[in-house]
Amino acid sequence: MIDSKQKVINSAKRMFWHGGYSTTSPKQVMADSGVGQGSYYHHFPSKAELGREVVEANGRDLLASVQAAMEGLPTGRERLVAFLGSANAALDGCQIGNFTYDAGIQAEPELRAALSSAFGQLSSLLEDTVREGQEDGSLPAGLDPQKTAAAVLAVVEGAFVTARASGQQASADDATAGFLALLLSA
Amino acid sequence: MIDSKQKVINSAKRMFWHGGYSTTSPKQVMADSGVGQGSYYHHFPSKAELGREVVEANGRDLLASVQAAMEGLPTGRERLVAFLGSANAALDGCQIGNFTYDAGIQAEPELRAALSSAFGQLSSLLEDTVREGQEDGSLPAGLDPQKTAAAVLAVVEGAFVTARASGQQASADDATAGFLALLLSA
DNA sequence: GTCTATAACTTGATAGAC
DNA sequence: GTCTATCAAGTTATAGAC
Repeated sequence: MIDSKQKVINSAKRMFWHGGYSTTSPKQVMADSGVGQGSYYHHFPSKAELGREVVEANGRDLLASVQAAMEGLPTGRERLVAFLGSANAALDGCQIGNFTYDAGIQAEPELRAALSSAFGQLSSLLEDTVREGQEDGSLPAGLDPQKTAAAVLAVVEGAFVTARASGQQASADDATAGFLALLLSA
Repeated sequence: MIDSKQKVINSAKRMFWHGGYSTTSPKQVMADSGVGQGSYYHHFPSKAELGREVVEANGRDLLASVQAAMEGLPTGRERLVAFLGSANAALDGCQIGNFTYDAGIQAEPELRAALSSAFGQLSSLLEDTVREGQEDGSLPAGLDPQKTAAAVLAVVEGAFVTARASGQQASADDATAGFLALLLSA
């Protein structure tokens, strides 16, 4: 039996991801999770506390799934290509990128910090991967690792944005394919 | 004397941009614009109607400022580089990209359509610009115009996202610089 | 830890007079 | 076109019993 606190977090992770933090109410989370009001407020006296746990958990989940997608691939370049595949279900939105335009997240310093931390970890992983690619000879030595990693992350985040704007997954696929062509020709 | 309707739209354009559509109330728009409640509801019986006008207006504004930034530049490549500079004040968020993760926008078909249209026009402009660059010899003929344009748009939208996530304009600058290095070496 | 009741406030409007 | 009054529903909790 999963405890109530975890039930709430599990529901909120999904609901804040797809419905937004500000636009999803505690009541909706209670209904989805099947947890009663008394129980909910016992574990999460404020919405921001639940928000923080969700941002952190979604950040961990995303980092783990990126690492899993990269796992076993022999070159840095192949691992970057695998990361570019992260926008393959872009209409759902990015698990953490979706929070960047949420006024309720930006208004709370603790939530901003959790979001910043999640992006920082992803950036570090990508920068390391670029360096590894340069060491194993799969990526040009002339690239600036930090800037190249930032571009890779941005194109994926932007792919989510354009796909949601157009309602077309193909927008995301075009973006990552266009970027990949430039990266591989570099 | 500007009329009330225009005052409301002017306020809402700024407020929905920086504060989000769902998270900005009609009452806040009235207060900012100095327009009274009766007057407000006379012009905008529903919030979605105001939202649609704002998404359309912000889309037009953005397209116009991109065209202005490109104006007079002799090659397609230079015009693309100018577009990459669009994320030079990324902490404010993208004037239209900010709507893509707003649940209230996504819930209304008319607002989704307006958003999609704005992105479509920007995409077309960029795709034309890539083709022009190929014709004037400033961009490699081997690039797929549609995919390359999609990548350019995505990296800029993603630059806004990562800058807002980290709270650092430098995140956006790194992303566009990293992309530019790949584009120019292609 | 969980329940039900309640509360103070905000949201997105509507009603009817001027 | 603009004003003030009002409203039903929803939001984010708090209170006190079990």
